[in-house]
Amino acid sequence: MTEMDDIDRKILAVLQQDGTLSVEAVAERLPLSRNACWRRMKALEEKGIMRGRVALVDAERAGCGLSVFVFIRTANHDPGWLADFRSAVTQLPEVVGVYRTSGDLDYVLKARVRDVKAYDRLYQRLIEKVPLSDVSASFVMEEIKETTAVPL
Amino acid sequence: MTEMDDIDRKILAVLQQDGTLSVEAVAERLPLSRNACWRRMKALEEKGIMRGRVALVDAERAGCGLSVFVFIRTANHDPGWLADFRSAVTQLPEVVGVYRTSGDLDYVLKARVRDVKAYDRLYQRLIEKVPLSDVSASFVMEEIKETTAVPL
DNA sequence: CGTGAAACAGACCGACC
DNA sequence: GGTCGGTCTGTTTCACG
Repeated sequence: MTEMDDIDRKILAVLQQDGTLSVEAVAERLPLSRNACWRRMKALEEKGIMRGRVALVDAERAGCGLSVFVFIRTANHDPGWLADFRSAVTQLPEVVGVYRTSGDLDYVLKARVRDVKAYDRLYQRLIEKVPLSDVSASFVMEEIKETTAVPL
Repeated sequence: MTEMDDIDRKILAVLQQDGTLSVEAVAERLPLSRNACWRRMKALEEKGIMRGRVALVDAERAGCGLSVFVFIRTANHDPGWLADFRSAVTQLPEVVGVYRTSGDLDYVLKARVRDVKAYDRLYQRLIEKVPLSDVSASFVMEEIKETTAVPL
């Protein structure tokens, strides 16, 4: 039932931190032989435990330095409303995260935009595609921590 | 003063999607010569616009399939409170995002844990290190969208 | 799991137009 | 920006203990 042992976890921990490391460099940090390490990495990729490798871009310098959390409450649901909502947020590249949540809120969104004006445009585009009644936004003043690394 | 042109943006867009592509493969998609593409990629890395490359791990299969948003209001601040808070959340690997925000809330946290029990343990560890009065949590029932790709 | 070896692809970098 | 061509590093597979 166990999909992964501690060695695999260690490999992932290393690659979550730096995905440019060569197989050899990863192997040295465990320690493990180059070949054994390669076989494990291959397996982790094939099983999909390792979903991929991506480049991280500095949002500030890419011109979208303002992060916004959008909180949505929605009492009434048309049958098609959810489908429209999903389609809308999925298509908007500024929306980087969408979560259906428990508790008071129904949905939490995270978006990245250039500035407050750009957020307003995004908001207009969103409510154009799908009706939203109870929406509130919190602008991120400071990003204290942000990591793609899953705890292992 | 411009840090980036459209070609750079296109390169980043490609590598945000798939960081395993060879220089040649990236170059073909623009189009651009292999060497020119390599020079740009190198520059983007050196300037820090490309912050790095990382492996993405399937959180579910890594045993932390529950995401939680934690909302914190804090009226009174000791002088050292903020420092303690930063230190605490930075050190906890389950906390994957921490944001100081405008509006009603003061801080938004995102954490990844195995289950609700694990969240409670995380919460206990957090308030042990730093006093928190007004805290509420929203568990993520469904991750509708989640991307590391910044809009370009 | 480990070693070694061999074949290949790709990164890297200078020189040049 | 593009082309050429070289070196070197790393990947990917073998076979074998």
